[in-house]
Amino acid sequence: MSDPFDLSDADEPDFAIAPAPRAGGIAARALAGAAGAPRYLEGLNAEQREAVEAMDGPVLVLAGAGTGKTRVLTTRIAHIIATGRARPHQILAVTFTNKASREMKERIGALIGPGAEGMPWLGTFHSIGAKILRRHAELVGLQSTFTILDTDDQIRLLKQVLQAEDVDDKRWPARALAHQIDNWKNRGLDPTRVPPGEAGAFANGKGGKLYEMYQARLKTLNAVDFGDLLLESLRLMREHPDVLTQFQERLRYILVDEYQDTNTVQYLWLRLLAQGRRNVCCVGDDDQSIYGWRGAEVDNILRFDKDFPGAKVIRLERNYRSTGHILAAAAHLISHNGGRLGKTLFTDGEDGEMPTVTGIWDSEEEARTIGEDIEQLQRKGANLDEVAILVRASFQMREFEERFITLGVPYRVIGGPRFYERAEIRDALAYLRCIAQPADDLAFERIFNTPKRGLGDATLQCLHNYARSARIPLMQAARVIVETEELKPKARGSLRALVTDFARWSSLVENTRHSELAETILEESGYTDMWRNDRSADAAGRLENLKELVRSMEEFPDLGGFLEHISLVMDVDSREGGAHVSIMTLHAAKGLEFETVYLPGWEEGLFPHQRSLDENGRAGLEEERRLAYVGVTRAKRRAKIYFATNRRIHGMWQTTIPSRFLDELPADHVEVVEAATGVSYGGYAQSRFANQDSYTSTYSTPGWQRAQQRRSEQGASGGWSKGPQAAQSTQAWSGRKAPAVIEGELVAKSSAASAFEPGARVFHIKFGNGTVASVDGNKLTVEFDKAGRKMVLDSFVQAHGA
DNA sequence: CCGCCATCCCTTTTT
DNA sequence: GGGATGGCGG
Repeated sequence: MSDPFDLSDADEPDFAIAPAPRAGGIAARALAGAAGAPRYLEGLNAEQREAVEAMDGPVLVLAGAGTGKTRVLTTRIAHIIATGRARPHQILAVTFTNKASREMKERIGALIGPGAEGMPWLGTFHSIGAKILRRHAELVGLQSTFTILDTDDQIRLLKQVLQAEDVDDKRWPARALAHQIDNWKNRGLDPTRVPPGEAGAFANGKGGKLYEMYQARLKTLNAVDFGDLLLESLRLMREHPDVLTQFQERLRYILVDEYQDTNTVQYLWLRLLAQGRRNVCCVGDDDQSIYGWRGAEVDNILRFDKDFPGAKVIRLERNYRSTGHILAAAAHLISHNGGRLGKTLFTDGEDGEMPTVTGIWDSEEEARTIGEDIEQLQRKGANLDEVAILVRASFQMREFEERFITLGVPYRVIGGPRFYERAEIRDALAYLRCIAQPADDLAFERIFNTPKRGLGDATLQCLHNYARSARIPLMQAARVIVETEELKPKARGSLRALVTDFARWSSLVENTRHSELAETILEESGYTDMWRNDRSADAAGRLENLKELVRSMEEFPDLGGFLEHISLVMDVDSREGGAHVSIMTLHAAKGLEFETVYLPGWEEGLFPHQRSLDENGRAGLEEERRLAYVGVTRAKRRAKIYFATNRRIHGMWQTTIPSRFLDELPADHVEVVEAATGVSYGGYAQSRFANQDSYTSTYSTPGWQRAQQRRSEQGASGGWSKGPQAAQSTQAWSGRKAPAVIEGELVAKSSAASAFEPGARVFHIKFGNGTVASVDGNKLTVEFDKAGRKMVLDSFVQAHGA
């Protein structure tokens, strides 16, 4: 593990790698292949090999799903090292996630031996940004011990800023400002560069000022947020050409994973570094760009050869993951997107099973059907680790979890709450932060009355006032104030105790192992006792987590290294405990693969998600389609798609229509399956794909609306949608905004009171007959004869006998 | 200072 | 429907 506080000059050779020059172990071993071709090149196909061996100048590798992207990246690094073009510490390799960089590190290790340990510049954008920043912190007004704030701290800080500016944080929530600032940072805009129009958009023209104040506060706290790791390191390199040159010279080769996901700062940052030697190799797939909503610019990859003239573009299209039918289905689906760089995956493998599409009655039946299907796989001896359910939105997960619990199918939800986001972990870390970085007011505030020590708002206010006027951190202010008459005796006493505790703990730093110190602090502060005395059910688990935290500290050389790891790298990847079905979002599934993939919820409004369409129109639709593509291409052997006719959304049952993406699948590579569980409801199976070829991919601007309309026209003549009751998903999902689409015609939705009155007899497609109990606008509470009391939208019931 | 109730929102999410 | 949050009352 590299030490973030190691500020030694990196020009010194860093040698985890064997001291014997490269002629030694690595190169010799690597070059030991038969005909002089290094062994690590064996087994690469022609394109992969070209991508590995194209050494000089910019290279763009367009690597489709499952075409060996990581292999190319890692082999390329091995090749650079083996041919002596650069040493491990002269290669910059950036990824987006820790998982990706860990995997890359491991695989390089497997290729070239332990030399990969000596790759200090392999990591996420953020961790490398942090590293650059720590080395030259003073040039941007920080100390090298700066704290990295997470989203939570960021929001608390923004709340203070909003308060200071007297902004109504009801009307202008801190969260929204945090988003806005992130958005600016993603686009490489520091406060001076924000376009005036945008700066004025928040809080009646205060947006820009608030941003500026926030940045100033960060500096006094000696802290940065995630966005700053890139934006500030970019500024650093821009404003200090000597530093930039140093990095450009040192980092001889640059490799970038998932280039389609880079946002503007990342792009600018890379371009700056790459301008030196222009030995930059970006790997990505425009068809898998699914992070537009958090600032990723597909344009970066589409524009690569303009940014780097003379770039070599290599396409990897041979897929090693999926069977023929799956690839054909995915390819046809994605072909409906415009503006692609264009790749068509192929395989020499077998056609395999066709992906299936199954329509079922509602989301409960969806969970039941999939659950049974999995049990059947299990009986046939399938490995549950090779089974995944990929959903569009996390609320879909619950139904599966519940089902799996009753069935006793072991499952794991990927992307749940993280270890370090738990309150007890954050509290413990706050104590440590107070020691490591005395200017960290946010940490101080967090623990100042945790556990309860009778210090309230009044005391904090007083501390703040003093700290602000004296321009000192809260901790220091506290030290001064306890010597005065400012506070009531009781508060003064508690605060004094806290201050002296901290003084004692700080004096221990030098001579105590940091894990031991942490234990002492948690004990002596009363923090662990607080949980011991807690009667609630999860208290024991929290104590367990604290122990785990202390244990994990032992892996780090010092407190600083540990805190860096926690804020940038730490995730809980508990793989133990036998085989599990994975449940995760489509986003989380990128980069993974499974034998069998279940894709539930392919309905208009959910997938493609209405909000995506509303907010980003055609671009939004295309990103959704890429998400569908990512989903299908996760499957090695079996892809099973489902759509439900009814789904509960915000607690109310809504009728939905099948996703347009279903119509975009190729009829001769997809099998339509009738749901096992009875309920016959219409002839979609026979008329399916009837309109397959009537699809034209030319949407005019409010594209999705037109498409929506066309869909309903299609519906009338077959296609996926069925009876007239099926058409209201647009309304269901977008709430008030969009007009309701009723089979073939647009009907203005009246927000006026419902036509129904209490006591009226009504019929609902899912619940049957019932009596209206009460009316609230267009929401009805109905006492159904069979199904009991439910809340439904009035447009989903018919007057009885009508 | 704590705990209860009204209110609001509800896609995706890494670092 | 449900969870998070914030205000208010004890």
